[in-house]
Amino acid sequence: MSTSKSVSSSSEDDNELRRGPWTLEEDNLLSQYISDHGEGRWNLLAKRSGLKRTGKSCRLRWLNYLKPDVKRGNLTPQEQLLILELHSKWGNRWSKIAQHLPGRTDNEIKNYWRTRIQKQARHLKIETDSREFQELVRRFWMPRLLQKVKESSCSSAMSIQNQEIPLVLDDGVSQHSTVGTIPWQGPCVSMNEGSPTYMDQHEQNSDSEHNSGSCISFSESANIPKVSHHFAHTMDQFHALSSNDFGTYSYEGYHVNDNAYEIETFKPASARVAQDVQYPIADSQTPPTDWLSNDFACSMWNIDELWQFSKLQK
DNA sequence: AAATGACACAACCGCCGATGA
DNA sequence: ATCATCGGCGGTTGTGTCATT
Repeated sequence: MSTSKSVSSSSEDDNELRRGPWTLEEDNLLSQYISDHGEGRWNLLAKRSGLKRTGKSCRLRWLNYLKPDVKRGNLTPQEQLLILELHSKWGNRWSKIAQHLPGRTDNEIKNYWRTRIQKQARHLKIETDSREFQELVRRFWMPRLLQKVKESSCSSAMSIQNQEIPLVLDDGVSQHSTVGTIPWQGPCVSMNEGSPTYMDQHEQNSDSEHNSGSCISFSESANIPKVSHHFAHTMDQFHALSSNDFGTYSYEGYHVNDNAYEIETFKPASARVAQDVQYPIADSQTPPTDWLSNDFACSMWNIDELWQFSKLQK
């Protein structure tokens, strides 16, 4: 990005297109033009608005930043969960995934995936499209996000743990899960902005045709989460993990700031938990005993824990 | 306090499909 | 049928910020 040149305001550059970061004046100009003339016809907009930008650049700036319904700030656990779930289903179809996260742009989701998720894969030296990684996401990350969801739910409402909720599997089979309330909506969680996206009937049909993986969607009539078998299994597994019968899980803080919903470093409270939930750690590969009590240094996952797991998957 | 590195994110690039002349 | 233009998408890069040494 040749910003030094692009930001030049010398007269000889007046006819050149600007590049690089947008200024407040440019933002105002673009916003004003769109409020007067509407979106679209970006090249025409670029010419008539007085902006020395390409139509593409104007479009991108508007859609990713200036548009009023663009949501700023950290992704909520619900949104992260949805991204993981939808990415496992659609891959790098960022715009399609973004359609299911109101206010989030494809660019933002793409950045999230690359900076947060691919980073973990790199540390583990596995590919994000590999089966091992899918398993890691399913068995480690998603349950933890569910825990975060539950925590945020329970902090905003009185404890409603272990409430039985109806689920509809994606093949139409009903099932009850006691994973605790999944606060996709309702008074438990203020999810006006992070609410799940309802799929229209056509899309649900389309999904069912192509969906070999999993999906979280919602029955419009009953407001019941519709999940895949594997996602239901994840939640059941999570319930097993969090059940008092097996002890509790503690979370060692990983705080960026109050609004950050980073996945916290995860630590089972007792070794028995790990056995009971059948963590895939064979005797010969049992990690050091302090793996349960260590202050894990990694940010999102306990890399050692995941590394063990990924080795077993290979 | 300065240098360095890592990180997050905004912005750009190239490609492709749709559309209209 | 062909070509030009446009919009959209996914991949990549540049830059500012923050943390660490």
